[in-house]
Amino acid sequence: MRWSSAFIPTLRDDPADAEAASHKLLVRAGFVRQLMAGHYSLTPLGFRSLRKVEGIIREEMDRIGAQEFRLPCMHPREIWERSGRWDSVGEEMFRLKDRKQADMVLGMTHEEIFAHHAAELRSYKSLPQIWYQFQTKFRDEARPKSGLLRVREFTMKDSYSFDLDDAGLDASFDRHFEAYRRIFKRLGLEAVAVEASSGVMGGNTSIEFMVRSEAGEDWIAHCAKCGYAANVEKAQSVLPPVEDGPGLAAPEKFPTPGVKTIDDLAKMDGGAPGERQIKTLVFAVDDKNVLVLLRGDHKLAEQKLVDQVEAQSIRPAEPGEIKRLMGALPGSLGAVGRDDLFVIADEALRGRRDMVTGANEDGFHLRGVDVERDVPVKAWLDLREVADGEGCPACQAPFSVHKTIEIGHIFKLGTKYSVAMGASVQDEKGASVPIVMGSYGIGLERNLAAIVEANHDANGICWPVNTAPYEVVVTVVKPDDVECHEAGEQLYDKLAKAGLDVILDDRDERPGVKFKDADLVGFPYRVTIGPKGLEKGVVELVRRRDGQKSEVAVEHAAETIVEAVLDERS
RNA sequence: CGGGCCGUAGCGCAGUCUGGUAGCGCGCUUGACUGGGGGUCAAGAGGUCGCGGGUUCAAGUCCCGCCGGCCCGACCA
Repeated sequence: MRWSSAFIPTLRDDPADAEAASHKLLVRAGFVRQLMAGHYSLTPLGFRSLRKVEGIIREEMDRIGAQEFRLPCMHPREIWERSGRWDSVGEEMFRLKDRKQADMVLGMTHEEIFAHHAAELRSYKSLPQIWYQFQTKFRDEARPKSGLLRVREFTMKDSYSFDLDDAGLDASFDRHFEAYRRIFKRLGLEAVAVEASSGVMGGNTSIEFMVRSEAGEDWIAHCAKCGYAANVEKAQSVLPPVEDGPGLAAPEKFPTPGVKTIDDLAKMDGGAPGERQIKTLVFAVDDKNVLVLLRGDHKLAEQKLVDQVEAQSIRPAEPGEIKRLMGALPGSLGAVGRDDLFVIADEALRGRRDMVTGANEDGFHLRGVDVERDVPVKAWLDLREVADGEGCPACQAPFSVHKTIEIGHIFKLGTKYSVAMGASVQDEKGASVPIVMGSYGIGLERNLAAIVEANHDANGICWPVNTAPYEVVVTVVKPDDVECHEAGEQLYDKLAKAGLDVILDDRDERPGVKFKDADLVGFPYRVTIGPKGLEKGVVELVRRRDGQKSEVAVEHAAETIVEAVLDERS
């Protein structure tokens, strides 16, 4: 490709409505354009990179014996009714009617459709099967955001495994796990696998693959030393023990005028630091009031409460309710002596003495509280949200808590969809058994954005060779100089013939413009051909990711570059 | 769905409070000079001021309604 005839709409400024680095850069470097919120067009550059991502995924799926399909993205209502998801999914599914007023949906995933086709499997002898496709998915997200990271229309590689029994599913699941590891490695993403909740997919086990990014939306705790990783909704940690003094014979009330927060009380004369306070939260659990106690400096992981308390609904109580129930407003709440209420306490409070908590009278607190003696705790639970730097529960080393992007998710589904769609086979004894399924997804555009999040600097994108739209740009500094022009053309031909993806920057632009554009778009290698170098018989080779420069003799340039690129392909 | 911000040339923005000829930078076109990190000079092209209605002699600006986009939160297979 010659840049002079390519459509590469680079922009000098960041788009005003972009926040995430990948969003700004993919727009600025001319890879994507927005059509409406949550819907993006890929330009030729963007599509080239996406196809490379797709190619890597396809190779790895084929490697585990998966077979590629292509299914419709528009489905009849009936098939979604059979699985129960016509009703259970709700507003996230796009629905429409055809001219006969028949209900249809735009597929957000394809369990139903693949299971429908799997109904043609008849014998255990044809199992296992792994089927997959690349297909557009539609999800009516409440809030599309961050460019390609959260959209309403995107390409997904979704695969489905079909096995005779749970042991077979485990094997198919493990093969996917390994395939995903290889895929993310080849994409240049440092993926961390964490156990996740399965949400509306159903099934029991699911693992999310997460990659660290400031633009992410999910928080995970990750131990670099031993590899422990967990969503903060589940993560645990070890804390240094706190030494308590003997305390008082009984709690003692003292005035705390104006104290509304843990922090206020910590700063007050005669107050107490956060780790010596008891934080008291009031929740309405199925319209019964429950007190939730944590150490003052700890944060509640609300999902942990939801997971451990059996209830239809859980919500924080309103200030009015709290005042009526407790006699005080948040800031002066406490559980001492409240035998009338269901009190849940976090494990970190167990055995603590000489604590400070609210007196249920605005402007007063109690000191000398012994949790086990004075507080009627009905249940001890792990409710604390872990924080950065706390001890890994597996190896005690400090772990980090950071934001991540979910780049892949694998599920053990069981027989929910096969039963609904009538997908069963006869086993060795001739008995009909439902096929055991798994489902496995990777969002391609999100992965593309994740690669940019992980590979950029102040000047632009730094594509790894595997996913770069072109692996090399040949920058001709002075295209109307005959010698430069010819040297450029010749090198370009040689590189193309050697099978590299190469673009020739033959535009009549100033060198600075070309260098800036090359950096912005992020080609892994740039070869600069100019009169200065040619005088000495050399061209300059620059590696984008670290700026490493070298001069190469013109006659050896092609082989040097080919070697460098092939070396980095994987 | 709740809260906030925004919509003016391809991109980034000023002008709106206080109504009176629609502007700036970049980009684009033509020419000249220039030529190794977004160059200089000159001449140009480019606008239903998001849409609809209203007030007014006059609306980008004031009023009403709608549409669209971004951010925070809720939600998220």
